[in-house]
Amino acid sequence: MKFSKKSEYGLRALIELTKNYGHPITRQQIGERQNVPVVFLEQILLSLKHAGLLASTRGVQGGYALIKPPSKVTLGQVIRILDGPLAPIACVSKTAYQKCLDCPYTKKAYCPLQHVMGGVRNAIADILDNYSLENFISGMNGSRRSPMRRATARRQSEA
Amino acid sequence: MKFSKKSEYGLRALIELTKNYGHPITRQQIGERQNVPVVFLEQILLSLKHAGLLASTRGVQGGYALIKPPSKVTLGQVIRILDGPLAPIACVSKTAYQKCLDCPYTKKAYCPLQHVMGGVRNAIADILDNYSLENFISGMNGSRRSPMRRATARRQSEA
DNA sequence: TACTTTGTCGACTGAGTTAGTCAACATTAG
DNA sequence: CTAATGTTGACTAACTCAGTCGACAAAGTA
Repeated sequence: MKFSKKSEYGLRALIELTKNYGHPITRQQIGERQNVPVVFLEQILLSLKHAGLLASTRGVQGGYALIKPPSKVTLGQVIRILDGPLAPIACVSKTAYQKCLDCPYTKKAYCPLQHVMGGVRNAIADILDNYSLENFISGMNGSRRSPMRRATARRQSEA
Repeated sequence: MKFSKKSEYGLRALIELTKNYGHPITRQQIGERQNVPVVFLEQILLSLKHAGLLASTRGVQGGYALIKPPSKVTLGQVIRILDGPLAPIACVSKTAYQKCLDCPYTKKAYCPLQHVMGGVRNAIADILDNYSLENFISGMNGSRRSPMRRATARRQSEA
């Protein structure tokens, strides 16, 4: 149940990009400040660009910039782009549902595994889909804080 | 963020072992009833045996049996045995903590990533460490009593 | 004893993923 | 033009996942 380095590096890069919201910064700058291998970072930034989160400009004063408002980008979105669905098993994913073909409980009866894992998925998505980049860089004063508390702002987590 | 097949098969096997609590059943029986490859299942059952959850008897009337009371075994324990720590990144694991060596925030300042992922870890562990095999096979009756310790969070009410 | 049933253990494998690297090319500023 | 930067695709070494195989050990039955 680990997130990949890709997600980790991507989120760390977005810390820098959010801090510099409005101005492009280069891969090198991001890599140095967040201690991430620059050429691997490139792949990640490209994925985020293709997903519509970043824009890039070439040439001497070029670089990458966040183009969506930090309050409108959630960690859940970012992680799904870089790592795929949040759900611990495919048959409880909302964004990438797949019927589990070897499950003995399919459609005939209630599946205990699906029940528990659905709960896990929702718990993860409740946090990550309600946690914006704004919350992320501003530290602990974000609205999405405690895992103990229920999500009050129902951002209708999908995934 | 997926659980491996090993965990999935292991949990499915434990459904059968819990149903037959007190009597040994063979790999073949488990494999057939839960639709799991028998020889792969062997590895899994061995791991669970070495972890102290199962006992095995050889010979003609042999098989595997659950030796801990179903109310005393949590899904969190099982998944940690088969898949490792629940935490999405190593630096927020409580059972397998590891300092993240490339993190620019180490010990000098507050790390946003660690903060969020700590919350995710807790959300997952709150569910899985308070969900026993007893709860697991008894399905959706939302009793959710904590077998090992007091449930501080009321996650997993339904869903 | 011999035989059958069952578990035990370690080595092995093919497919896929992760975490990168590299080289060639495109675009822009000065 | 040239230097700085981004773009793309191919490549790879190491690792993990999911599963197989073969030899062996123990227990019951004939």
